[in-house]
Amino acid sequence: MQTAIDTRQRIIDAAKTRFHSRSYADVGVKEICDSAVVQKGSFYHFFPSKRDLAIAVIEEFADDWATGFIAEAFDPKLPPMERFDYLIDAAYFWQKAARDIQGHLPGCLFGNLALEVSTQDDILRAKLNAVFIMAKKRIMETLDEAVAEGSIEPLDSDNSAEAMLAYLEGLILLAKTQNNPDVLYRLGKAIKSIRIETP
Amino acid sequence: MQTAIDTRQRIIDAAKTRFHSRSYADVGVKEICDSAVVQKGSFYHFFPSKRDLAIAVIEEFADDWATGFIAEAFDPKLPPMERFDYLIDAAYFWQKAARDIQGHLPGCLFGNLALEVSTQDDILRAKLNAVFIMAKKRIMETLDEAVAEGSIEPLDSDNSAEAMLAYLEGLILLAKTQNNPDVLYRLGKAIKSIRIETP
DNA sequence: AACCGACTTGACCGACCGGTCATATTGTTT
DNA sequence: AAACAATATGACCGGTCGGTCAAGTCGGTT
Repeated sequence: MQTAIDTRQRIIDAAKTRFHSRSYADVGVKEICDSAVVQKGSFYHFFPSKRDLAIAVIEEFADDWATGFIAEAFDPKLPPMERFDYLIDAAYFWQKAARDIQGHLPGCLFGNLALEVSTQDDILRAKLNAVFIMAKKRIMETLDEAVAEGSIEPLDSDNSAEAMLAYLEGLILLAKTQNNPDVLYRLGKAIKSIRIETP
Repeated sequence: MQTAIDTRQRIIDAAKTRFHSRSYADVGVKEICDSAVVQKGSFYHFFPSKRDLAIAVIEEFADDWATGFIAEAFDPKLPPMERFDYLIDAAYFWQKAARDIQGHLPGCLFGNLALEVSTQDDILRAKLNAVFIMAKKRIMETLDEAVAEGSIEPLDSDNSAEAMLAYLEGLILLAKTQNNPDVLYRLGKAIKSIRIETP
C-alpha cells in the first residue's frame, strides 16, 4: 500500500501549519483529519494520540528548520558574525511572508508550543527544549568561530548563545503581539551586542 | 447585595491563577465557576463571554504587575541602571517561587497569552500589546534617566527599551521551557548590554 | 406593601472534544 | 490462491465545551 506513508505525512503537514498558525489546543483531531482527507480511524492507526502527533510535528519542523533557513543563515562561507544578520533577515522575511498570506504573524512554532504546553506536558516540554538546545549549539559554534577568528573578544559562548536565542524568541514574541514583523527589523541588529562575559 | 462585586472578583481570581499556570484554552468556564463557587448563570451575568473574562484578567494582572514588582524594581530612589538588576531579580524569585509551589514554572501571563491568542483574537492581542507598551515605557524612562545622569552613553531609548523587554520575555520563555528559573540568573545581567544606537 | 433591578440557581442546549472499534479493503508474502 | 499484516472506513462513545434560560431570591426604593 503506497499511500500509507503518504497518509501519515498528510496528517503531519495539515497539523504543522495549523498548530503553527493557531495553537495546539485550538486545532482538533477532526479538523486535521478533514483537511488531510483521512478518517479518524486512520489517524489513530498512525498516532496513538494527539499528543504523539504533536511530537512528530515538532520533530519534523525542527528538521525543516535545521536544514532550512537556519542552515542557510549559518552558512560556513559567511564571516561568523555576519551570519546573525542573515538569521534575523530570514526570520523577518519568514514572518512577514506568513503574515501577508494568513493575515496574522504566526511566530515561532517552538516558542508558541513551549509556552502553551510546558506546564502541562513534560515530555513535550523536553522535546521543545531539545530543539532550543540544538539552536543554541548552532549559535555557540558560530560565536566560537568568531572568537577564534578574532572578530569578537572572547566570551562565555555557551551562555551568550543562549542569551541570543532568548532575544530572538523575545523579538518574535513581540512581533507576534504587534502582528508586525518590523520589530525584527528594528531591533534585530542588537542581537550581536548581547554578551555574557567569560566567568 | 454586597456579594456581587465579590463574586466577580472571585471569578477573576480563580481565572487569573489558572490562565497563568495552564493556558486560556485549557481552563474551562465550568472549572473556573466550581473553583470560585459560582454558578454558570452568575458567571454569564458578570461576563458576556469567556473572552471578556480574559480581558478582565489581563487588565487586573497588568495592574498587579505595575503596582507590584515592577513598581518595586523601578524604584526611583535606585540608580537607574541598577533597577534592571532588581527587575531581573524580581522575575527570578517570582518564577522560582511559583515553580517551587506548583511544580512548573508558569512564565509570564502576558507572554503566554500573547502567543496563544494573538493569531485568533485581535482585541485580546491589542490588550496584551498595550501591556507591553506600558512596560516598554517604564524601561524607556529609566534609560532616559540613565542617559541624563551620564551613567550610559546616549542611545535610541525607545527601541532599546523594547529590545530589553523582548530579551526579558525571551528569557522567561526559555526558563519555562527548561522549567528552571536559573536561566534568569545566568543570563539576566546581559539585559543591560542591549543597545540600539540612536539613529 | 408593592415593585424593581441586581444577583443567583441549576437544568439545559447543540456542538464538539479526543478516542475506540468492528468491519472492510488493500498490497505483499508464501 | 490462500493467508496475513498494513491500512482504511465510518459509526460510535462518554464527556466536556461555551453559552442560554426561565425561574427564583434578595436588598433597596417608592
